[in-house]
Order: sequence, then structure tokens, then C-alpha cells
Amino acid sequence: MKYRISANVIRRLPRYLRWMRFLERQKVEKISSGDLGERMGLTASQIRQDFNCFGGFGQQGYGYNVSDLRRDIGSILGVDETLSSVVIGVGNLGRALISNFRFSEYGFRVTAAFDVLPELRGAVINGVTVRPASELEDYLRSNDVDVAILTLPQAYANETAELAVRCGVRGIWNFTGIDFDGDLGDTVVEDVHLSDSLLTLGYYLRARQNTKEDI
Amino acid sequence: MKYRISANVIRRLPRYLRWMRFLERQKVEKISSGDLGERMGLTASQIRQDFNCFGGFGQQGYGYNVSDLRRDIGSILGVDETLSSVVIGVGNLGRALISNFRFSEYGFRVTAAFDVLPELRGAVINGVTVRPASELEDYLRSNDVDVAILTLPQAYANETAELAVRCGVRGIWNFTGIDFDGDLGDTVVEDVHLSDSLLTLGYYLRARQNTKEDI
DNA sequence: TAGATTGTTAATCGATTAACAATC
DNA sequence: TAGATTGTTAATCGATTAACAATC
Repeated sequence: MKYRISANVIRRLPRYLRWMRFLERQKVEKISSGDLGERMGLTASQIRQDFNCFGGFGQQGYGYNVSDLRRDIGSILGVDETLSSVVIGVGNLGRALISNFRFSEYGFRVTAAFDVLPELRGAVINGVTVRPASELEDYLRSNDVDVAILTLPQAYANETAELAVRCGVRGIWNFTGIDFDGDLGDTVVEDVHLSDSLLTLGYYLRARQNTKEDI
Repeated sequence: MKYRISANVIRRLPRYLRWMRFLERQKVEKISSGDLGERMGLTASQIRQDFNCFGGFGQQGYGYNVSDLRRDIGSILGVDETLSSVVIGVGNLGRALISNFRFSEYGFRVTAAFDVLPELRGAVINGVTVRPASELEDYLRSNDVDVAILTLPQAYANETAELAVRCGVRGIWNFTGIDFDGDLGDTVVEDVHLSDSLLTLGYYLRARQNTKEDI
């Protein structure tokens, strides 16, 4: 059991969890690091090292029990203790998350959504009520909200993040595409920079293209 | 000028580009690796190493010209040669991308969207026409489409990806949350695993929580 | 038991950081 | 010119891979 676990390992855990859930659905009962490595495109060594950061889940001579591993990795990631969250900004993206994203599978629950548009007031999307943005501060102060999900226009990103943190929110899932510049203290921020992702895709696409032309 | 550039460097380029665009808007004319590093939370060394993968954009004793750097990084990422793309699946997420995501800033253009719902047929969202899914294959074959943006339900992800590749698409921006299992040849795939992002946020949030409790 | 596969230590590789000569 | 800051080489650090004894 390692003292400090690197971000590289942490960022691979969700992927392991996805694979375990997949393998479980496929009725695969046990799997060796070699077999899993082949499927996931990792070395067996790396998989064993990763798992051993948390104390080792396998059995020598046998491999790993898929269900156990799924449960253990899930529990490291905390999927069975629910954190509460609110969606701020109910445009298409906010709506997409509320309607289609399976928060409960990942240990989250959306307790409310907020938007400035009066016509959205009181709307219920997938069981989540949309409230006026003016009530946000009150709501955050009187409810225990762990995470603010920011799906509003860039212009309001900074002030809203600061408001949320001031009102006790400890984590931000940031879809706005801007980097906060204020002081958010020790708030945990996870940025979803879709543009970074698309630019990377573009780079490799063009790189491939040019390689081909050279041949 | 390095021969092969590591993925770590490539994935930092979009972030550099974002900063250069930001600094340019702030009318910052020049910046040193030290100053930039402080703002971005990187070492000056790393920044200079990164830039020198591409031949060096700076001037000794002066630093880097922000506009030049923005242009050079943009050009490495290819933002000024447009790639064509189609959005497949016009639910909330597809709609969110078509309406709000500034594709042109990243060297992309959305030429069409597709959905199975008959009531969406012919709808125009932000200048993009929604076509019936049944026309997808024909469209891909008769138009030069570089990238398929998959924003449809998981159940159709694999078959649609395979269809797209068969019809000449060379890149996939995958929002479905599933990993393709078929053989997509040398197609460039960029996965947007929102769940990985949220799980990571959850992990660090809970880690912080526990640390606090220990104190 | 013999074979398989883990947990774990050691070796390698690559990425980041430090240092400094080149030069604007 | 003197000061600043790059480009680039060398040193360090960490992550991945290889090896193998432990053990199921």
C-alpha cells in the first residue's frame, strides 16, 4: 500500500472500472493481468503495479476476480458514497447532463439545477427541478452541496465559481472552457476542456495525413 | 526540431494556445518563459523544452512575442486549415455542440448533422441542417468528411463508428462513453469520457475530505 | 505437486528540472 | 555594453517495464 499515489494512476482507475463493469456484463469471472493488459493496451506489469498501489486485489496463480476488482476499484473511487451536486446553467449542455448522464453510477446525485431564464423556472428534467439563478446563493447556503457543475456561458464562469466556493461548495466540474483566475482556495476543480480534446484530434489527424503523403 | 514529439507535449499545446489567446486579448505583447510558467503553473524549463520541440519561437534576452507564439502554436495544431465534420446524434449534447461550440476557432467546420427522429428532419441549428440518419451513409460517401462527432446513444456507437470509417471518415470525436471494440484501422479516435473526469473529481474530493478529518 | 500468476524488487526508460553558454 | 532570457546540454526524478521469488 503506497503512501502517495500519482495522478497517472488515479486517472487510469476510471478506465479500469469501466473495463471491469464491461467484463462483468460479459460474464467474465476472472482475468489475469496479462489478458487484461492485452485488451486494454497496457503491460501486465503496469496493471499489477497500479493495483498494488492499493494493496493488491489478486490471487497468485489465479489472477483477479472481476466482480471483486470492480467492487474494490469502485470503492476506491467512492462510487458507493453519494456526493450531492447542482447543475448551474440549463442550456443544451446542462440539459444533456441532467437527462443522459448516469450520475448515480459514479457516486453523484443532482439535487437541483439553476438558470436565469424565467421560462425554465419550475421545469422538471429527469426528476431535477430548475430554479431561478437568483435562488442559487440561498440554496447553496441552506443545503449541503458538494459539487457545482458549471454549464453556463463563459462570461459568468468566474463569478459563479467564486460564489459557489464562498457558499461551501468544495468541488467544481467545469464545462465553461475558461480557467478560473480568482482564488478558489483548496477547491477541487476538474476542467472539461472540449477544445483541448478536439485540437488534439485535429493534430493527430493532420499528422497522419502528412505521414501518408510522405510515403 | 525534434523528430518525434511525445503525447505529453502535444496535449499541452492546446493549453498554451488558450493562454496565448487570453494574453493577446489582455494586450500583453511579450512574455518570458518564467512569467508564463508562473501563470500556468509550469516550470520555465518545461515551457522552453516544449517550444523547442518545434524549433524555438523566442528571442534571447527578450522572451516570446505573444502574437507570434499564438500564431505558431495555432499553426502547429492546424487551426487555420479547416477540417470538415458531421454531428451524428442531435440530442441535447449534439445540439449543445452545434449551437455553442466554436468549431471554427479550432480549425473545424460542421457540415451536417444526423438523427433518427423524423421530427428533427430539416431542422436548422446554428446554420447546420439536420438530416435523417438513413442518409448518413450516402452523405459520407459523396462528401469529403474528415471527422464524425458521435453524440448518439451507446447502443449505436460501435456500428456507427464502423460505418463512418468504412465511408472514409478518418477521425472520430467520441462522446458516447464506450470504447470501440471493432477494428477501426488507423482511424484517429479521441474519446471524451465525461465519467472518467467526474470520477477523478470525486476521488480528489473525498481524498481531501479524509485528509481534513485526519487533522 | 506442477503450472500459473501474483506481489514486489531491480533495471530501464522517458520526462522534467537545473544549469549555463549563446546571443539578442 | 550589461542585463536578460533563450536554446540546449546535463542531472535528476519518476514512471514504466522486466525479472523473479512467493504462493495459490
